[in-house]
Amino acid sequence: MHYWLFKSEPTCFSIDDLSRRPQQVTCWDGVRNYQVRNMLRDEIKVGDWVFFYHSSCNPPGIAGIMEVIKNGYPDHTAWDLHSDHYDPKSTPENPRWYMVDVKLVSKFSQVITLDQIKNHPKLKKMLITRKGNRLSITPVTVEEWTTLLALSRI
DNA sequence: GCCAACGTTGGC
DNA sequence: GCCAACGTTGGC
Repeated sequence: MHYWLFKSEPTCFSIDDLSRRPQQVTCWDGVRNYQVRNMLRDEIKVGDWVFFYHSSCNPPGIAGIMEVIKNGYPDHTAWDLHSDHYDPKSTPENPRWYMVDVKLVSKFSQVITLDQIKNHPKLKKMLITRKGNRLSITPVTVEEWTTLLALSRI
């Protein structure tokens, strides 16, 4: 059992978009970074818990919780010519990119803002607070998870 | 819209 | 395999 944080720009895909999906499920496609690909393929497993983080918006922060419901499998948008994430170097025979499926568990009544996270003694070391951190998926520790859950109920 | 950070690309 | 140039991310 592991904990993660997935970033998404809400103008692209928000937690409300997820809540409107059938079964409130989506495949987390479009990752085109090797470090993150490796996490999706090898480390992120069914039953893991995920924070849904809104980036490049005002305010950036954690909007809710998801659960992983399908282990890593090839990201088929990579071989879709019409996809924004098309990558000719990935093929069905030799897939380069992976994704998992996630399901919405809950949306927080209020976003836990990046500012709150940066100012919280137990959270200020989270990878998300580091300037220049460009990984769209990062691991979260148990302590960070429980601290954030408590904050979400305030 | 600026710009720092950093991953990727490609020439050598 | 080095490293400069380039592109992208994402907070501000």
